Amino acid sequence: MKRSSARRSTIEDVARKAGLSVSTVSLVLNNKTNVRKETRKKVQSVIAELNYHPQRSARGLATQSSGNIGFILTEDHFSHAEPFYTKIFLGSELEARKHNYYILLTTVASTVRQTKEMPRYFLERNVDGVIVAGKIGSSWIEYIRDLGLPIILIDYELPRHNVSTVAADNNNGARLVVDHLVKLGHTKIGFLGADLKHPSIAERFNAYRDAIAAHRIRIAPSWISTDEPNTRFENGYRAALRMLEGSAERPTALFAANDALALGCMKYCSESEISIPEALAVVGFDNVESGLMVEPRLTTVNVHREEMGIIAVRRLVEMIRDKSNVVDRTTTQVELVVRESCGAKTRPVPAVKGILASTKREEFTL
Amino acid sequence: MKRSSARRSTIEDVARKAGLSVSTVSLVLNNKTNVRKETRKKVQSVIAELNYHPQRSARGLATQSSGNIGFILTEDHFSHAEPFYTKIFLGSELEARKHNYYILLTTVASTVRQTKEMPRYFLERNVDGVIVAGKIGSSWIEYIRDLGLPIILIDYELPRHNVSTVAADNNNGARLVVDHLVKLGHTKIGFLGADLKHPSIAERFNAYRDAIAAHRIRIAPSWISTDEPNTRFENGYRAALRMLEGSAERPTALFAANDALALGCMKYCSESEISIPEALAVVGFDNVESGLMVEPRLTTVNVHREEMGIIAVRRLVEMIRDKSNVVDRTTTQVELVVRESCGAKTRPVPAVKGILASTKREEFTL
DNA sequence: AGTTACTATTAAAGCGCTTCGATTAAACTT
DNA sequence: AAGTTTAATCGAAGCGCTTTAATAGTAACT
Repeated sequence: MKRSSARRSTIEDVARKAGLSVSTVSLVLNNKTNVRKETRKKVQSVIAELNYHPQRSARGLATQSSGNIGFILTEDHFSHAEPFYTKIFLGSELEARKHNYYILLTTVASTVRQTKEMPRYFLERNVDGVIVAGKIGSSWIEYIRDLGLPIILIDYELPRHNVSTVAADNNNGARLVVDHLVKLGHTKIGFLGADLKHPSIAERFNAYRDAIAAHRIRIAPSWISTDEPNTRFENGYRAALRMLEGSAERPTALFAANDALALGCMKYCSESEISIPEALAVVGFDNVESGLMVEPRLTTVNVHREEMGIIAVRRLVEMIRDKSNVVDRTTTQVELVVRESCGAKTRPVPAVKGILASTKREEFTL
Repeated sequence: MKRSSARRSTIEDVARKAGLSVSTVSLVLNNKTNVRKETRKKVQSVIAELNYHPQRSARGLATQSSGNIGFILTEDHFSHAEPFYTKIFLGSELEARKHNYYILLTTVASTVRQTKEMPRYFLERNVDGVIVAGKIGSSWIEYIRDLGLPIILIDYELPRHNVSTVAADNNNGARLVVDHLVKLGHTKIGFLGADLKHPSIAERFNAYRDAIAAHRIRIAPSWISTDEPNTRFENGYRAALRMLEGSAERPTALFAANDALALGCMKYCSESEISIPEALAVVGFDNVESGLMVEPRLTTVNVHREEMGIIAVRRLVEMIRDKSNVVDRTTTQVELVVRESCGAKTRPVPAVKGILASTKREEFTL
């Protein structure tokens, strides 16, 4: 078996072969000024010839930076809301590569508060910035801030800690859903949510209420479920059970705060022979893949997940490079994806192409 | 805003404070021998006191190692067969942390052959070993080998390139499925597969055929579908359509090579009013979450995904540490998860906690 | 021609760790 | 008591880069 025989070439090899000093090669490597054009050319050609690539650790030591971005996800987010967050990660990874960063993905127990349990890379100076996706304790933010590391939140926010965030346009999404249901003739539209402490859920809920109000229709309190602790499939099932069993006046349509809840609800309905969409229209939020696999397919709101990941990295890289402290909140567009679970007559709509569909971005400086 | 004020402590700070030399501290850090017990204690206490953590880049430069493990996934695997591979990754990440490694997760286009498009970390000496999950071109293996890096494959193998692998026990899984279907009285059992070039699919198919043969029952050629290019939802739908439409003699049970195919098939059936399990029993493989969301819930074979990831990291770390070149093939256990899609009468089993609960993880209780 | 002002290049120091060979102290030989 | 081993510690070199300050070279201004 062949083990790496040829020693990997170093900056010195390049310098020697180019007949220049190591410093000059370094200048070229880092695109610094004050290098003659021909010199630069020469160096570049030698680099290509030797297939030279600067060694990360050496660079890291010299510049006191790692070239890594930490991507933190709580364990349950990753394993349960999987499809949602993996897509975000995918976007981030792609974008990070473009900027010559690596991503260290770590999952953490959502309960962790002690610094002892924080990822090692903080202590080992092995990340230059951090992206946190999903809900996380505020002590994390403080900890990371105190380390002097730039940080960005995705799909979450902590109003008191003003920190940059990237999130979907929940307001618009919820409004689109309600408008659509109203247009289909529904007047009894319920909400299937969960703990309103999660800002995204709260946003969707509030926008739902506002939209309903705008249409001047009534909501019976029993049509609203917001006391499930999570937004998982099981919670949707349970919430639906509580809301729909018994003979009380039922809603004719249900807007679920996310697809997992919606799917749980649908599962309950199919077991209880509540036919969807005839007896109950169901709409979700997130556009998760499983929404296509159930019968009927789930009407939902598409969220540009990769895009969120991409934007987060871009913002973070800016913050790292410029050491800027501009705090901003970016919202990514959403759009209604009408399928069968809401009862509209449709045929499949072509998927929206292009990861970077337009975005709104409000800025404010501290 | 507070930016990191206190300079992070270095090995020299520790040495000074302990009244020892840097070398001695390093010896303690690396658990080397020839350090007096009290000295070691002293150093350790100072380390704790200063909350000192060696800086990765410095270590990396000195030892010519990165402390990173590359985890390669083809893009379509990650975005489509998501739930499957993310769980594997999760296991790997957890285990890597225990061994003080970081994981660099990269997705690559499955078509990439050129070394130009290989992840940067190879060239930057930024990984000490590589895990590849899922199908990948053999040129990759050669490339990585030539770099002198240890490598492990998960859920794939390349017989000609003898390289260590971790895979589920596909043979046993397929046998369990067939046995179960036979026990339920089925004699017309079809196979819903895809390109047999994928070794896992091939294994499942062969084991299925052997098991059928062992029961001395017949298979009509039309009950076998192996010409779909992929094992995705759409392929399952399409394959089911081709196999089941028309009036030819139909199988009464279908074993799908994975859950995605099975779910696609179920979707087709529900649209075509072929009732499951009465008119057709369906069984999948992998135990993906969506299998719980459909109606009826999918009977499948559980694969210990986290465990596969864990084992891969363990093996890889050994290879890195010992520079050993032992090639081996680890198979992880599987077990049948009986739900409603196969027509057996069952009731839910309580969930088991803990990733390595060697097997019986099962559905949530409602 | 002399001073100034750049521009291009380089030598050398330093980043924080590991490791090898040297040194010293302690323990054992004969 | 002198010599020989062994155990514990340390000094210094080196890993491959970046960066600063110094130097040489050239053009521009008095």
